[in-house]
Amino acid sequence: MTTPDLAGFASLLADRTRAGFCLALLDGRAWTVSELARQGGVAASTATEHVHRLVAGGLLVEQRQGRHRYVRLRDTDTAALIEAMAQAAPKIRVPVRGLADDRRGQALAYARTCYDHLAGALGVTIARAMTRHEFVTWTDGPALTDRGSDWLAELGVVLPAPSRRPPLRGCLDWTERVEHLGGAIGAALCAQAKADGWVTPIGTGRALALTSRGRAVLEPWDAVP
Amino acid sequence: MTTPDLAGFASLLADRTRAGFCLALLDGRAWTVSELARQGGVAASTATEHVHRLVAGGLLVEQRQGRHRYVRLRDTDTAALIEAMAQAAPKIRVPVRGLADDRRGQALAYARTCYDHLAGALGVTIARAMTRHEFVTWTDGPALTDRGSDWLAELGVVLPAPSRRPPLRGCLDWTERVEHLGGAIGAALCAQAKADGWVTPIGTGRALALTSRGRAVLEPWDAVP
DNA sequence: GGTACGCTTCGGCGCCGGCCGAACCGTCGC
DNA sequence: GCGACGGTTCGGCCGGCGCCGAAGCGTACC
Repeated sequence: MTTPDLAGFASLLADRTRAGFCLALLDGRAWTVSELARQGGVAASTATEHVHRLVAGGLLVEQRQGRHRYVRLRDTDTAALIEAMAQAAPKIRVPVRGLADDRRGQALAYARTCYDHLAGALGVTIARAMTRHEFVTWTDGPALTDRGSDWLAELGVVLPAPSRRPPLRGCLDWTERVEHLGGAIGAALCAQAKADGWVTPIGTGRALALTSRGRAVLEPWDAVP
Repeated sequence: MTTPDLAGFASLLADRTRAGFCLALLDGRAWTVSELARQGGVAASTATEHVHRLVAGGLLVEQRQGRHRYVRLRDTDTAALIEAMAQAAPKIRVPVRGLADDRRGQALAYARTCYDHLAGALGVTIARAMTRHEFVTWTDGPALTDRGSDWLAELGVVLPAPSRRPPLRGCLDWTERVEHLGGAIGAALCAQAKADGWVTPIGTGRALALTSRGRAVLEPWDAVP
């Protein structure tokens, strides 16, 4: 009889350190082994072993470059699955090991990315503003209205071509506990936010700070936290 | 800093036996501890401990009835998450421990349920037939056509009232490796299949056998395997 | 009441896996 | 060539956890 190796798959994420790696990698960037080691507060040798297991398990893909080895999440489906699991998991307080600086950066950030779209306080506020202005309707999941489409165009967001990926996806935010907007359009909005300097990265994590330019763009729509 | 206890959650499913319990429970039924113990090939005491962990972790809910203790998956969201994880997990062959009878029953079954809708060979064949007859379209996910709605009514399927649950959901079958139909409508179809005697349960698992009545109903639509 | 049975608790065993430091390898820069 | 550094391999330690059987508890049935 054939059965999915659910236990083996779950084992990949059943370790505090490996889970931490995957949550960090939800920012969609490629991290080096030593960055992950520092972030997780473990020795480089330990991080190496964990990364090996995650790659072997198909959760991560690697990309070697000189003496560096970058790893990232396999694809958006993988990221979505990890997010869904993180949502399902109850929240607990964990003692912080490792870099205080990065942590402080994250804690003070106005926003963060969630794989490839905006999340955190900013992501949630934008989602709420778009709902209030009827740029998005929520019958049967989030959908962009014509007014919403115009608004995005006005902001310079390039709408994605139709693809297998759902254009707009509600994504329960595990720090804010409310929904923000993912999907292809969410990613396009985030891309524009970065490209046009509405936000700027803080540290090496997925933390972002809202810039004055971002504030100027979004404030007319009450879309700043 | 607050972080989701992803590792703790994943640990629940990171054990072969517990994962097996959850996959068995995907049939949506409530199982007793001893049924699960037999299914998983472990002692009752071991099964008790596993069930405790799964209940404490919020994956299962229990329902005591006399000297029996029934457990079932918490809700459809939980079931969907487990299914998604099972899809993501690579398939492997596992040696069979435990009851040969149940296994044989499952192996020969024409169909099985997948949480609360039809899956296996029958589920897949019905989904294909509905597609062929244009009862379902697949642009941007599965959607019921007017003709599909008429067809279901003709079969006596009571369409569900709109709810938070998506009416129709494509669900990749982990034994057949193709899609079958879940969601509220998929569940309604399955309910009618059971109520009207198209299928009959085999053993204590989620295995089903197609009845002659079921064959008579579905054959005109080429919807039998 | 007595017996059967489903379930639970407990003690003990064995193994798996996460951790580290030390040594080593390959790349980069001087 | 040589040192610095990112990454890897290896051996060893230790704790956690999954397993069992035995004993105990409560319900159901006669």
